[in-house]
Amino acid sequence: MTDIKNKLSEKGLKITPQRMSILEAIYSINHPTADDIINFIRQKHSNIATGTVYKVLDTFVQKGLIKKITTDKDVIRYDGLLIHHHHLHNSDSEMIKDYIDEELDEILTEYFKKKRIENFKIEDISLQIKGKFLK
Amino acid sequence: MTDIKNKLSEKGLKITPQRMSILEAIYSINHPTADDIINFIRQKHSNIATGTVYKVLDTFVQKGLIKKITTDKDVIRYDGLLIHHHHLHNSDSEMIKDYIDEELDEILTEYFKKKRIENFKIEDISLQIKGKFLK
DNA sequence: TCTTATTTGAGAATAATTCTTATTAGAGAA
DNA sequence: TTCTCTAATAAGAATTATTCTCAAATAAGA
Repeated sequence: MTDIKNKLSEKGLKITPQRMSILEAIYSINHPTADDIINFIRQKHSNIATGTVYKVLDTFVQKGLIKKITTDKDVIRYDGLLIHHHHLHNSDSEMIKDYIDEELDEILTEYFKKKRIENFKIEDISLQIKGKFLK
Repeated sequence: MTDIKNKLSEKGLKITPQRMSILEAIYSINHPTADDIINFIRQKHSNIATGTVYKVLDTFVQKGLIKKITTDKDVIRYDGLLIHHHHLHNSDSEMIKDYIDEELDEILTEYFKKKRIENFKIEDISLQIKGKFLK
């Protein structure tokens, strides 16, 4: 809780109950959509206006507190994991999992240090790895 | 033109004026949205119903004639380039460019041949390379 | 506590996409 | 070529996701 407050104030954002619930929801749900977040909050306690959720999410993205993820299957999802990572996309469901692989990041960095893309300055590389989860 | 007809019949799709215009539009416009396609077609000659465009695009994706691309900035775009490739996303505009790099694909394939991701069977890897186009 | 700029709520507005149903038109069969 | 049947399209209503507007509420520093 204090942790969440800290994250907000670190970014110079006013601490409000709405912002706290939204950030809490993002940390509790795996790659939620805006709608997932709204439901999560309404289930627990308070009501919240949809407009507020979208607005707050935008603010968070702007401030770098969270990231947007897009998939082939529409709807924007949000991700609170801040360290550099990639995503595993299930090819036949909406499921997404984070994939952290520093060795791979290293290889990519090396590769693009040697091989430049002409007229393009790379800022960030993220992999969408499509496949199937086995159980 | 015959080329377009061939692509359709190869996939077992009936040849209709609407399907031909839509496929032509995809080949003519760089990563168009559904709306781009509608405007392109309406500018030239015929009218077309929006529902038809969405339906035909779905069919094409299903048959593997085109692919969907998603970006942080909403709206689904379509891509008629069929060989394996990645995308360069301009970090401050909607611009997307295809990026073909077989050497890179090779490296990734090798890497994931050695290092398996547990409980996951990879089907396809695509990179979203975010950055800035220099001129 | 007071003040002020920011944030939020409520719901209307917009945009993108999907759905429904009647009509039309490919494409193979005759 | 003409016929037949199934698949495709048009038109616009419906749905869904997201944004906008503006008045009211509230966080946070003075």
